[in-house]
Amino acid sequence: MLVPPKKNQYALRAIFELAKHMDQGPVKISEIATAQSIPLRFLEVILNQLKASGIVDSKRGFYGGYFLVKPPNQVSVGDVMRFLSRDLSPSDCIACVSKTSCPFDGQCAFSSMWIRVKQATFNIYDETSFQDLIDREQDAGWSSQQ
Amino acid sequence: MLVPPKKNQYALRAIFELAKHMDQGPVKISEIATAQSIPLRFLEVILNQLKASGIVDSKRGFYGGYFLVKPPNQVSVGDVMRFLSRDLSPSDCIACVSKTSCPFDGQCAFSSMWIRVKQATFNIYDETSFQDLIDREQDAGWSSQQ
DNA sequence: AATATTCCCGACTATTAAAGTCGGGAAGAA
DNA sequence: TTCTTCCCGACTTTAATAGTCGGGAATATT
Repeated sequence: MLVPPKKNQYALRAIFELAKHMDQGPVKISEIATAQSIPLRFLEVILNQLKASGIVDSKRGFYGGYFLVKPPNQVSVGDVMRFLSRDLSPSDCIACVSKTSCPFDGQCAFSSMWIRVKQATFNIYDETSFQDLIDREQDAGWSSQQ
Repeated sequence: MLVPPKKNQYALRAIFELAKHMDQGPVKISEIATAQSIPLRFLEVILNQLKASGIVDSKRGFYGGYFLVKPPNQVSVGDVMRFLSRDLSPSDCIACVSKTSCPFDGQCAFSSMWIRVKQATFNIYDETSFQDLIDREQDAGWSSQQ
């Protein structure tokens, strides 16, 4: 309950992996898939979609792969999550906001609470950059210091 | 994405309805279903489950129905949400907390962020009592002032 | 030019959880 | 004893997520 879809988690982990390889040239999908234990063909779909966000870009051919467009401190988890929910109906993003999700069409006692929950969530997403994530991994000693 | 399941929303709305009828004797499932636009047979299942939480209780027969055990200011949204996720695996409640949901078994850069999101969410749930919800409905003029 | 490598694209299938239904049984009141 | 209401288990349906597949298009190497 309330856990982000696996697709979103895969997207975040893939971008995190790209962030760790910033300025080292394109990273192949297969490398990312291995490093982050993501099903290869599924990751293809995900990364390909993410290009439309302007967060990542790609290059084909021998030395091809994916790479981050902006430095990791200028990309936040919020950017990714917002993009992945771009063409969802409002009622899939927040409860009690439309007739389909609420019999009172948002004029209900709960709506302000749902809005606050969403805001609190995105506050955290927005203040978490991929550089922050790299730093946390370092600080915790989890990075396999390649 | 990230919207609580309809079942949970139904549960909250049903309890909200009970809260509004506090000290007026048991409320029939059919009344609740009508007032809150919840499928009747589904609501039967939900309310019946909720009895195990100690939040509601019921009485059968002619003047039977459901009622709140404690006054609305002593029951929070958090109580309900927590109960409804009681027998979910940890990985269904939060991302990156076990091997099944995270290849690094929680030792990953994202885990602290997911934990913070969950905490922020439940902070809001916990500080929202059903009396608060009644008051909000009143203040907004949405209650059908019976 | 030929080949190898990599991303690209659309369509497809599989799996799972959520949502909702149903028939009949038990308690309680009139 | 009848009516009303909750109770219980099993069942079906629906929809979203997750994941796969075959082949095509760039790009670089030889």
